[in-house]
Amino acid sequence: MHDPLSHYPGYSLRRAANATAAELAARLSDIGLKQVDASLLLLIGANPDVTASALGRELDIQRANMVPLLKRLEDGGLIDRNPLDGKSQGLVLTADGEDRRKEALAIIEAFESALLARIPADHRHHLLPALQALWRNA
Amino acid sequence: MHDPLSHYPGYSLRRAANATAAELAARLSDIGLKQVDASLLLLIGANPDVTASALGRELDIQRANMVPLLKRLEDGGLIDRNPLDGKSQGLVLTADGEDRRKEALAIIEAFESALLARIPADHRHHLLPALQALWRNA
DNA sequence: TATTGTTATACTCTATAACTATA
DNA sequence: TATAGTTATAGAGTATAACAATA
Repeated sequence: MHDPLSHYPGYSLRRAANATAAELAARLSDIGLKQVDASLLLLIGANPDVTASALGRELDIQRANMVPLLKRLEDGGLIDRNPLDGKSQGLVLTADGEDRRKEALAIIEAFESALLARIPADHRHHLLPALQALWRNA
Repeated sequence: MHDPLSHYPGYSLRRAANATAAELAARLSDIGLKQVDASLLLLIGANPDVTASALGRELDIQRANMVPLLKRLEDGGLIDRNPLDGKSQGLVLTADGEDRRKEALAIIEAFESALLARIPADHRHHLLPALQALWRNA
């Protein structure tokens, strides 16, 4: 089949993102996490007492959609909530949450290494800056 | 906020893909198309009498999910179906579909140029081969 | 007046199973 | 026996509006 799409960087970007996301999802499912869960654990671990709203802004997730995500982590005993004032709540990892964060981190590091290894060496170190230019100048 | 995620190529890949997909979607909405519609018009235009199943394989879309996508294009008068044998139907662009394909192509070319222009020149030509290595060796 | 957390809801996209008919 | 097209359905993920309480 003639393929008029694959030579477009934007198309390949979407396809590569989908393919790699599926791979990471499969690896993270071994420890019962989704991608967004792992992102939240890493962010909360690096920013104790962060609020749900701030996490949503960081990850481009609507406030309303954070509720079930955090509820799942809380029900799983991975995070706790500290009232900061009458309205905001600071999120922190529990001991179990910290353990799971470390497991997720190991999986992510291995996954990222595998990604880079798949890229020919002469292109490898150009990927991150190119992607960041696309994303952060959007 | 401390950010433990953005230095990962895989994470930046997802973020860049989401950001750029939103941008292309906005541009294509000017001519009443979604991204997948444009992909289908380009593929059908380049492969007259292609089947729905073959398109699904090319784009990684389940056979069942092709049905409403193609129905929408057909209802919009952009594609026609030619019975190839008793079971397969070849898809072709109508005259309107060919016009719309050309419009979509112009939008996509402009979008892709804008993407590349946003990448620093020394990284620019490394993006496509790096992405293709990630996607096609998945 | 803006922000936080929340509920409810709708919409899109995707995945799965099943069925018919044909190659 | 495998493939094409289809239907129905369920599950994610996401977007929007609205509300109460607080900064």
